[in-house]
Amino acid sequence: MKDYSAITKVFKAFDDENRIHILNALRDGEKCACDLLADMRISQPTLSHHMKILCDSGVVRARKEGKWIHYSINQNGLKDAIDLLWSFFGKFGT
Amino acid sequence: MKDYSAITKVFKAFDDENRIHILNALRDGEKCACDLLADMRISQPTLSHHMKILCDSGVVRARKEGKWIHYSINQNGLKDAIDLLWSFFGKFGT
DNA sequence: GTGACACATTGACAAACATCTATCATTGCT
DNA sequence: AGCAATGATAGATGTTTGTCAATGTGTCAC
Repeated sequence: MKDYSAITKVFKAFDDENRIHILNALRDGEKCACDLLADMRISQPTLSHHMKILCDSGVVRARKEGKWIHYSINQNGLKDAIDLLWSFFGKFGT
Repeated sequence: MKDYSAITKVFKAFDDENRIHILNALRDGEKCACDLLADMRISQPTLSHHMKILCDSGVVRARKEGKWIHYSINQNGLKDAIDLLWSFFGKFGT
């Protein structure tokens, strides 16, 4: 049986409603953790946990500036993720 | 916070390596459960469990014929899933 | 009907995961 | 140095999920 860990890693990064919400929020551009936390009902450590998963998946990048850490969509990482999904789904046509 | 359960349901259906393997196997066309089971290292009830998740997600359909149940990719269901993913990822451009 | 086969369902268990509280590390301000 | 603010880390807990053994359901052959 082949190794599908790469593709499942991408899916796992997106299978949580909080993480989808975060990605959606980052559409508007770079945001620090405190901004993201403001309109969510999770604790700060939980947010930190999700940001780590998103960064590890490659679709989000972190930029440190003083006390703050600014998160943003990593266009290259997201493109890689989409290409990966497409290479799989594309197999089925359409 | 919006309801992202629809999109996370799709991702959850695909975030297991066994399920990705099954989808890949169904590329060749319709297969019964016993065929799918043959080249996997899971028990029959476990396969049944995964098939239920895939069918519920709409990307796989089941056709009963005598003792056998033939599974196949549901093209319409898969298209819906891809459209859903695309409507989300498309937001980021590219 | 009896037995064999194909698959689903149930119940139990362990691993994975999201979440929280408490704490630590770093930075900036006074 | 002392303190407040930002965010990460560690440990504990409850829930979800993948898995299997046992059993149930429906079908076919005899």
